[in-house]
Amino acid sequence: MVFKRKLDCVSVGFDYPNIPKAPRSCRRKVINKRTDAMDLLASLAGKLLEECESSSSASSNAFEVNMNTHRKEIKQEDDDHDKKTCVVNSFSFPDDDDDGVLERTPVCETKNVKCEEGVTEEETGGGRFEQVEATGGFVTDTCKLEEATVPRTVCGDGELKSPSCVDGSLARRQGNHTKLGRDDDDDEKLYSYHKFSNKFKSYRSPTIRRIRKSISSKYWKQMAKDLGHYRGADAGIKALYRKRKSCYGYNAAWQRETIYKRRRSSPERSSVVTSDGGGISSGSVSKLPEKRDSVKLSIKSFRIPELFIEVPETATVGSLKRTVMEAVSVLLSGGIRVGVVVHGKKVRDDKKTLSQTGISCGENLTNLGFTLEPGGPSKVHVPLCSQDPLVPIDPTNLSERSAAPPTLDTKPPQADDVDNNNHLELVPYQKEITVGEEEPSSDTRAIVPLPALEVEALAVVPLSQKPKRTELAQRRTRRPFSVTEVEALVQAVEELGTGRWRDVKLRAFESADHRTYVDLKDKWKTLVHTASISPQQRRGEPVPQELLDRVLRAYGYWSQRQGKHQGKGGGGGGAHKDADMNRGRVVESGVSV
DNA sequence: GTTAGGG
DNA sequence: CCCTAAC
Repeated sequence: MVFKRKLDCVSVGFDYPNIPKAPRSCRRKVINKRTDAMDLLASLAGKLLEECESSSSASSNAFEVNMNTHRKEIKQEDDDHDKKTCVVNSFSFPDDDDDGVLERTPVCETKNVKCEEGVTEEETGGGRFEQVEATGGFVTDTCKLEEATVPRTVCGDGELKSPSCVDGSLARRQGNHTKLGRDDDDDEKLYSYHKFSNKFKSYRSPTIRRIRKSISSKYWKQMAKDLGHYRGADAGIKALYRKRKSCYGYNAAWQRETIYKRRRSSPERSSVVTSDGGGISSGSVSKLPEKRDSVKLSIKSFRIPELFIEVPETATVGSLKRTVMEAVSVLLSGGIRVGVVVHGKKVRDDKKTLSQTGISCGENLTNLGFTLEPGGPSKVHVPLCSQDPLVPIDPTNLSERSAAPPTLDTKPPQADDVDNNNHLELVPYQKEITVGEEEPSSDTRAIVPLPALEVEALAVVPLSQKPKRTELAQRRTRRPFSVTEVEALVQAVEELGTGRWRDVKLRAFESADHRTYVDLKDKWKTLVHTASISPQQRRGEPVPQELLDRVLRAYGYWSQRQGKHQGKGGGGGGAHKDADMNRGRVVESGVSV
């Protein structure tokens, strides 16, 4: 009886009592925290999926890129033709803004100070996937630093914190495409960097923004907290994604479609592979001319550590993507940490200065890398943030809806990662993530030294026995009711009432097998709502007012009847007594239309 | 399996 | 449209 009040203001020609719907309205509203967390993960997955699909629409999706371009970042088990087991050694967050729908960022190639003004990311392709850094086989998941494609935020050096950069303003970046490096005016320069440890001032850097867009803001907050640098929420992002519920929601689907269409219309789409540009040695990290011994870096993109994917060969590409997305989301959900790699070696001592470590303005920063690693302090904050529904408290439950939680691959790092079959058996499913347990989360330790154990990154094992969420439970495609259908529905409800949806279905939608009686009930619900709001607030294909009037009339009529008889359908043929719907309709229609 | 309602 | 409690 949601509309009762509203309907009071509408003359429907009938008096109807207020009939409280007792039992079912008393349902408890328990907020299932776990569900919330799942939703957020799903949201993340949905967003990431978007990006993934965007890339794929550019004819070279992330997978292909990784598969073909990089040193077997995805290896597949040859013998088993039933399943393809892939190892995703790394997975880059595409650096170019990929989601044109949300944000149209002009692509700026700072590498050559070439800024393609007005060129959208669609035209230049989405993700950029740089080559994997050969770091002696020790760190396989190195996050490459590259010349800044996205030099958005300057950290560390106050001098470069020009507002136009820090605030990430799109307009400003367009107008001043050399951005941060403006004062240096040298194409080989690297303009900025951001890193997680920078107190999240880089919250506003598009790179971060993109990630944040991928992650529900609440979750992001949590992750930021985990990293010890959370400093308040970004209400805007929050508002944006608060409602994103399911990665398979039709809204998401719609967006993906939109993106796809837009991309298809792009006249030319160059490959997203930019592995050459980043060259292994040519400087994934560059530096600006020294300014007071400061070091300026740009992290082009972060790689997600190795993931294990296993899907049936019969699975669709879409489901494969979703699986990857889920794996990624699960990975992120566990918290991540940043590692620093210099010359292929992890720097574990956080207290060392950069210059002591070899990260100095005089050094070639090509040898500097970052890693994203699993097992952030998530375990630590569980007791602290037990109120937060977003914390995946029990990884086991996580797997119900998503992929398995990150687990550690205890296999020692090998330079030869082609031989990956070992991995297949090697990934123990660990219920608990033990890494980081003894690493207390503290604000001063965003970058924590990693135990040797986790150097080889993690493996995620999507539970192949539970693909239901991805493959089977696809949401039905939305099929808006036509006016004709509405007409038929209204007609049927007028005759049968609002409590006999099965009969309505049988009578008016017998052959329309895509319309279930639940659909009809739902449609009626929305019709009543539509009829009770102002025409300006209505959306979709407009329903003739005449029909809406009939809706209200029938609604009022049947509400009244239900009230009188305290039960639906009471007294056969009751519909045609003193308050005959059809008679009433005829009379009213003459008046109202 | 249906119905009713919240999401 | 989905999900699910309550018939």
